[in-house]
Order: sequence, then structure tokens, then C-alpha cells
Amino acid sequence: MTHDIFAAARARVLEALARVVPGLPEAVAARVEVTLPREAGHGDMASNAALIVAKPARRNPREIAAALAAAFADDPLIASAEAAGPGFLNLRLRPAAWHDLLRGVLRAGESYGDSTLGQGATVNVEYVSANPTGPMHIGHCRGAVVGDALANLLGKAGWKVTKEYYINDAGNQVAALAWAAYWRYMQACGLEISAEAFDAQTPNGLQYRGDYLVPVGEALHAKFGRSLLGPDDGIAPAESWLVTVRDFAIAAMMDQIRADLAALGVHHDVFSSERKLVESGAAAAMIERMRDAGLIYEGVLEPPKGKLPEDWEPRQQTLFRATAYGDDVDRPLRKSDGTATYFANDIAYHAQKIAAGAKVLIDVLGADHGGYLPRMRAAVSAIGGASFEGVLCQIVHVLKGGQPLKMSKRAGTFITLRDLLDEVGPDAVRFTILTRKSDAQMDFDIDAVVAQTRENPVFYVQYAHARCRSVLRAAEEQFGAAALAPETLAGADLSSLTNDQEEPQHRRMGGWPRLVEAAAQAREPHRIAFFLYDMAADFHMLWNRGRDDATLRFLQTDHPEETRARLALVAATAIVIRSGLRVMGVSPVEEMR
RNA sequence: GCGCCCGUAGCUCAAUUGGAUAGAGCACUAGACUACGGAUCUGGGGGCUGGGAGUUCGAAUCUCUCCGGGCGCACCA
Repeated sequence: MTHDIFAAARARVLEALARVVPGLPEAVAARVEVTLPREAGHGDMASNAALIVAKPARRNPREIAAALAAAFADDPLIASAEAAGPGFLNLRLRPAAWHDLLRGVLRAGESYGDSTLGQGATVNVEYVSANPTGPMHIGHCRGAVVGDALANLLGKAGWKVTKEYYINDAGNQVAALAWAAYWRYMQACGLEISAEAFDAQTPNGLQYRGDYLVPVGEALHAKFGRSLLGPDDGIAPAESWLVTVRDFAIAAMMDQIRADLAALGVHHDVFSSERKLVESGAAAAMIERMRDAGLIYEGVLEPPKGKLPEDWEPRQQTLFRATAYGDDVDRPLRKSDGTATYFANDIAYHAQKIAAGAKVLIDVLGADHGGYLPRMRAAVSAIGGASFEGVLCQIVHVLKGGQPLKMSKRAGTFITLRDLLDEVGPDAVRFTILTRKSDAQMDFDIDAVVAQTRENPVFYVQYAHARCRSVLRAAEEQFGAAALAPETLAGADLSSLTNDQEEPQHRRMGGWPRLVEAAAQAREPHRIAFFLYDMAADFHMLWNRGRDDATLRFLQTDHPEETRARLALVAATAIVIRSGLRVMGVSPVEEMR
């Protein structure tokens, strides 16, 4: 039971349409919508049915709309139905229709708005997937929030969701991490060795100089003493310590990342290790499987267009026929030294997700990985069994007091996610990020997000919810908890809810299920934030009516029946706000402090 | 040079995916607190949706073309 009044109305419109214009093709009917009009003057619901049908039926849209309107003339829940504009059908509902809606919301609770759109199909949302080479910083934050909210949204819209984190623990980066950790280990052993001196003795240079590895060095010292050092307290041969230190450091970084994510309210269902994938042989097996399927050949790529890299030279490589699946060029799966590329492992990884049952794969990535999507899409499409989508998160410019903050991971001068959370709090971080479409660049001004003003939508929305709860608490003292049970409120006589001020609230609430579906389909969780903001605005307006005119307050001691009706509205409002905040991962606070 | 993303009020962003008169906040401006917490509310000014052409009943949205910003362009991950 979805209680989607727009879906219900659409079914009725289609029914009427079938009588007015017999023999309509399915494809045409599918384009018929019933939506909330932007203009309140256009009624509570509007349908484009006549406009869609007019051309195939070779009839005047106004005439069709008028015929549709006539079909709704005697409906007990419809106050008026009329043709308008070029051929819209505008419906205005009777209060009783809104009262039915309210009862539906109260009975459904936070499941109001749940949809069956996803039909239980398994979707795998991969997000964050930061390299385990350092703490989470602000750059990771957007993907974490967007991915998490998207996963929640898809869950509400009827998909079976797996939240997954891919640990890139197999490449050169983690080797560099091991060297950096070893440097800190030497320092923990009491050896004086500067970054410059160590850098000169490190194969690929000392890449991670941030002091976040100091505790890792100390922990290594605590566990291994001086046993990892070379004979004369120098750097021991890498074979003797690299794997040990690397695995130790990765584990430490992942612990920290998990803790950082938890502080942001992000929890993944599955953590997959690239290294395990490679060591299990699954990655190599994948290449063979693709070779058997004729997806692979040995060849030489054309030089890239434009200015050539200085070290470019033609090379014989193992290539995937990505161009056959829509990519611009074929992509290498093996480097010239024969080892697998990141891409090759990633294909095996995505195949693993498909094998686990996922029908839809969604990767939430930073915009700098935008060029990577076509080849991954090509690979998934070649393998088959699931569809692939990428959600790109554009760069976040972090400002403080209007000034941009520069950061560099290697120099260790970055703002960690933890710092940000300590200053701003997870609710404000999550909400603020979700007030922008993910593929638009955004400025994140720390001062503005910390400010508890109207400019900051998270407080505005939370305040609306807190006000709802405040009313309900006051009512509980007056009437007792039993009177506020959803079923009791749903059973109340709601007929007093008829004034114009309450209508926007009803309308908004009625649009929630549709919004959930649309946002899920478009993979755009930010729409939830805007919806909640509007919903909060409606409620604040109602509240203030009561301040100007005492008879419009929610609690009317002398009129218990009206009070119950208004409490039903307040309770339903709180339910919808909570339901939306839950998708966003923002806490619905009981009171502001 | 090629590909992807973006361009909407002075600023930060929306616009139910092709719907009717393009909306919010900030800033500017004029108002409302003996309250169920004013962290709120009411009103006003502010737009050739970067420019131009096309598609149709209808375009911020789709197509083409310029202009301006961001990102990415072999064996990095």
C-alpha cells in the first residue's frame, strides 16, 4: 500500500482516457502523467493526458480534456475538474481526499513513500573507495554522503541495496604507504632521519609525509621492537619488511577510515579488497574468461591525439575491445611488464559484484574519474548480467571565511574529515552536501555551515521537526500518550481541517511518494533535501499563523475535536520529515539546543 | 586537438526530466515577538535561463553552432 494519491489519480485518468479515446497504444498511455502543478491556481493535480493523446488521435486537446473532466464530475473526492490552458486536465480535491491521505500517512508511519519501483532487484552502490593511504579528507566527503543517501533512497524506492567499499590495496600507492610507515617506524625507534634523507633512499620517493603515520610507526615499534631495522640501524632490505609493514599500515588506515565514516554516519555492508581479488587468482581468471569470449586481443594502440606524453612509445599489450562497446579506444588489461592494470582488476571486481547477485551497479566517483566511466560501462556491458551507471561528484571547494583552503595529501596539509566533523557535525555536513546536485561544483564554506541561521537549511528543517515534536509533547501532557497513537489520530474526525493554510501542507505530503520515485529513478538524492526544506517552510508558516491568530494554534483546549485533527496533521508532518531525513542520514532531532 | 560535466536574480543553488506566469535562501528593503522555544513568519524590488539558430501545441531542459569555466585524455590508481 503506497498511498500515492498521484498514482491513484493517474490510474483513474487512464481509465477515463480509454473510454474517451479508445484503442490507445501502450506507449502513448505510458507518457501520461498526473503531477502537482507548479501553480496553486492550476488545482491540486494536473494531467497532460489530452496533450499527449491529441496528435495520435487527431483530435483537439481541449476537447479531449473537457471529456476527461466530465468523467470526474460526480466523484465524491473531486471538487472540480476542468480543462485548462492548451489542454491540461486540472483536478481540485475535496478536503475529504486530503483527510484520507493524512490517515494513510499516519497508519503507514515512516514507510509512507516506500515504493515498489525497484521491484526488489539488487543494486550495488560502490562509494568512497578511498585509497587506504591516509585519513579521509574533505575531498572524499561528498562521494560518501551522496553515495550513502543514494543507497538509502534506492532502498526506500524498492531496490535491495548493497553498500560497498572497494579497497585499492594492490598498487604502487600502498607500497609507498609502506615506505612512509617504515620511515615513521625508524623515527619511533629513536633514529634521527629527516624526510629528505629518507626520500633519497626510497625507490619512488617518500610520498606520504603527513604526521598521521606517526602513531602507525609507534605501533610498529611497539609490536616489532627494532627487529625490522637493518644491521646498522639503517633501512633493511625491502623484502624483509615491506609486506609486513604494508599490511600493518593498510589495516591501521582502514580502521581509521572506518571510524571516520562511522562518525559521518556511513556504514558499508561489504568491504572488498583488490589485493584479495588478485591473490585469489580471480583477476587473472577474469582475463582468461574474456579472452575465451573473444573480448581480448594482443595489439598496439594508436598514439593519443593531441600532445604526446614524453615517454610515449608503441607497445604490444593485452587489450580489451572496449570500442566494440561504446568506448573511444581499446583499453590495456596488462602493463608491458605483464602485470594486470587497475582496470583489469576492476573488471574482475565488478564481475564479482554481478556474481553476488547485483543487477544494477552504481559507482559513485569523483569527477576526475569521469573519463574512466565509458571503459567500465563497456566492460560491464561486455560481461553482461547487470547494467552499469556512474554518479559523478564534482569537486568541492572548501572555503573558510570566504577564502579557499588549498590542500595537498602528500604534503600532509589537508583538512581531514574528522576535523570537519568536529567543527560542523555530521548532520550539517550531510545536509549541506545534499543541497547541491552532485554533478555541479560546489563551494563549501565552513563558516556558513557552522552558522546556525536560516541560511543553513539543516537547522531550518530540523527546527520544523523539533517544533512538531514540541507540540506533540505538549499534547501528550494534556491528553495522554494513548490519544496520540497513530491509529487514534487516524481515527479522529478530521473534517475541521479545511482552511487554506493547511492545504499546501497536504499537497506537499501527497507528493512525497512521487518525489521518492522520481529522485530514485534519476539517482538524485539532493531532491530530498529541497523537498524537506519546502515542507519545513510550509510548517513554519502554519505555526506562525497560530502566533498571529490564537484560534489557529494547534492546541485548542476548548475544542478537543479540532485539536485532535490538527495533531494528526502535525504528527503526519513529523513522519514525512523523519522519513526524508532518514534517507539523507540526518538525525531528526526532538529539540534544538 | 578530442571526450565528459557545467553555465539560471548581485551571490549560493532549485525547477516534479519537454509543461502553464522560471522558484528558494543570502544580500537589499518595509513590517510582525504578553509564544505550543522568533534558530520563525509576512510584504517589496531584482531574469532576453551565456549568445544565435532549429525541433513542436509548449524548451532552462532535446539538436546544431559559437562563447566562457571545470575535469580527463596510453603500461597511475
